[in-house]
Amino acid sequence: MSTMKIASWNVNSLKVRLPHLTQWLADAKPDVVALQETKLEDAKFPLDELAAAGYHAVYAGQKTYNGVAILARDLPQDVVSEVPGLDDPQQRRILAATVGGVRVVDLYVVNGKEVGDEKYTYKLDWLAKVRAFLAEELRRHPRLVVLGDFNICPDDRDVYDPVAWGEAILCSPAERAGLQAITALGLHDSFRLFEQAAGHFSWWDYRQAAFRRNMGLRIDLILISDALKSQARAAAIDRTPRQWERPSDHTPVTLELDI
DNA sequence: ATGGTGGCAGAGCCA
Repeated sequence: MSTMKIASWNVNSLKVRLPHLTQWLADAKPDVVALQETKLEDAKFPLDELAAAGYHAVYAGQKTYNGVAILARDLPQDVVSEVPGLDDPQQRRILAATVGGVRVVDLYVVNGKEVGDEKYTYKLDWLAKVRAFLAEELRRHPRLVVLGDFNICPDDRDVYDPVAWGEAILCSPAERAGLQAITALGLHDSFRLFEQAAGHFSWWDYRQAAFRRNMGLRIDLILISDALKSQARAAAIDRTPRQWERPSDHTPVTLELDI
């Protein structure tokens, strides 16, 4: 038996964060990494640097905004970045691939700006359409991992000050219902299989020294299907890269699976 | 209620 270490990281510009990424790959040695907010056109993807680090890569990027990628020791197969019904090719937010017998779906969920904004309505609609896509992925690939920047706090334990935050964006009941409709397909928040306490976050605002004060949110998730649940061995949030100079506002989250 | 910080791109948008 061997272990597959799977990670998700919103890097907030792969161009700027490439040194952090390669350092973290060398330190953490993940087998699969899902990236979000690469903010790179595909022609500018740093394939050579990542190959030198020992990783294959598939990606769906665009200039300035969004962009997702999957890095893997093994060759990713059956790559999908166009989702039926999600007719918005301008926003590169989804990438699916099969790695080592596990189906991996990388999501960069719409932020939504604020409750009631047209971007918020778009977010809820996007979540419903992604749910339909995931239902089909799960039917075809029972060994499924859905991970990424969900831009939703699953519950109040995932918010540094749930009273102050209230039902604002990332915590509104409709967003949480959208996430629950996805997990109700038979997907489990792997972090909560191992840790029940509040105060474990994956994102901290750049402003107001939020990281130093641990004023964060847990919005980066690794969901696993029923078929993989018994193989989960550990889940963690690696705060180390958030402490480096000129960091992403997100830090990597990880899951170890017995394979 | 606003603005604070960062990335991209070169002013304002997005987060």
